[in-house]
Amino acid sequence: MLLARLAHVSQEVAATSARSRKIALLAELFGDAEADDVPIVIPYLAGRLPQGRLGVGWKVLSRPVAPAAEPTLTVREVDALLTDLGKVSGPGSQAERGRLVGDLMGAATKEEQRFLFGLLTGEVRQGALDAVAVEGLAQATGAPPADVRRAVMLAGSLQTVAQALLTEGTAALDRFRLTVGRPVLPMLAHTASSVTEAIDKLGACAVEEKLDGIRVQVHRDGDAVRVYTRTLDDITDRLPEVTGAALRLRGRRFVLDGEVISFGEDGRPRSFQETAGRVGSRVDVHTAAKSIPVSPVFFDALSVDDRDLLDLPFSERHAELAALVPEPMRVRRALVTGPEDAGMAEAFMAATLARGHEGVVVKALDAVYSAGRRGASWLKVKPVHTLDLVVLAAEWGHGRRTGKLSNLHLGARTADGGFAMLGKTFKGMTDAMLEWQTERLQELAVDSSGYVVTVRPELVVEIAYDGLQRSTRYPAGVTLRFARVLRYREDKRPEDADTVETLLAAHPEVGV
DNA sequence: TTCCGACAGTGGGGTCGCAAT
DNA sequence: ATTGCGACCCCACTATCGGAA
Repeated sequence: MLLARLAHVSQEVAATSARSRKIALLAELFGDAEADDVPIVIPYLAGRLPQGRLGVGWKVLSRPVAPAAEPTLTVREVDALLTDLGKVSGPGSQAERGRLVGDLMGAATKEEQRFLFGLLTGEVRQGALDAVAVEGLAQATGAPPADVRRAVMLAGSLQTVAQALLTEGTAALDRFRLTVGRPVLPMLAHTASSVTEAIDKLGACAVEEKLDGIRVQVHRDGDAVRVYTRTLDDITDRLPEVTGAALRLRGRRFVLDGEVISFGEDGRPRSFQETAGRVGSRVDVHTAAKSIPVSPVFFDALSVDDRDLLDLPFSERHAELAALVPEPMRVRRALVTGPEDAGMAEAFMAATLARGHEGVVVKALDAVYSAGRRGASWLKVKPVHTLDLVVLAAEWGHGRRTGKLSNLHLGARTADGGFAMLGKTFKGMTDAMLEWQTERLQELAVDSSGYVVTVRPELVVEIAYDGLQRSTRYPAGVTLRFARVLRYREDKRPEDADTVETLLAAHPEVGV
């Protein structure tokens, strides 16, 4: 298949807003793919590279290359070239990769170049990624969409399922079962604003500690243990403590879901930055493990002794977990039967926060494990802080925000009467707010020559955030975690905004 | 007819590791 | 040694489509 065909369909998919039409377009293309094209075409149209990331980013791809007049590239040629590209390493590799990318872009038409750019930067913005590709695949093969979706979640990969379906037909779906050693996409949670609200929605539920670490799925098959992240990357080699802990459990075959986190000598959890840094260390794992040891803490069991537990209610899965994993290696929890327990549950959350944890996750006891989905039966609750900050500048948006000032630079007052930037945010704005702030900020602009529009520091905005973290980038030495806009405060003047001093005082835990 | 679940899009900060300077 | 860049951890929120109620 020609890359041009694929690039054109991607363009068409992007141009329509109707999901049903996107699905039909993808289905038609999948149906036309030859057997050898399938493992390439499917991931490409779901916006992903079979090779994973290639060490080629926006910088390299932005170098202009004259496009070819006629389309000649086939998807298989492109795939082969990208495979070679991924193998280039060592000194001079950056230049070599740049050269290969240049060759590829030079052989591509303008439309193909656009598509390749999106693919290689991981920003195929066509309004159709995994979920829509799954529906398209189902339509192309006549398989029930729910069955295809489930197979993809259990295989952890759309491409594997697509290959089997398109070459062997619907019967191949039965092969995709939960298997020890093959990771499945983890279940995710929605947000609720309070524990009471979450309980009202879920009824009988468990309120569990939410630890601020790295999500892990631990597979043990006899003496072999593998540890996977939320995106199914294998990080076994970086976490010898987790392997050791899994081997000390009594069961010999299981799949567990949990969090890896580092506790300090005082027993309190270390900051996310410290845990993530440790888990990210690959070079000298044993030295890293000495200074920042991590512990696995589990909250769910997906498989025990080859029994697939995914479709059991959470209460039964947890009973299996409790039989296998001793209490100190499980998250703390409180059981709730109904709204009458709200007070107790709120107290549990308060105690969890007092122990230094992030918040809680409220889970319906009757819910199955919805692999790969953000099910409504898990609700996370975290405390939210707010500040009044001053807009120092704004950046022009991309995509559907093109032509709108989007990303705000946020400042707090300093002792000398100026402002210290604490970070940026683009979250929480409605289209109407984007419209309004684009107008208003341009009135306040003092420099609008680049992509950052600097403004007079006069506009006050109320910001929600999850906490403070250390920063080497910003002048106060701290930045806001997950900052988002709540509303503009035109009733406030910049001198009413919060100060760096009060912010630091409110977060003694960061120690700045 | 209205409501709501699922998805995609729009980017945020930090850390690590590698290559280039 | 330092800097730049890419990969991958953590993530919130809004708009939209289309099926459920």
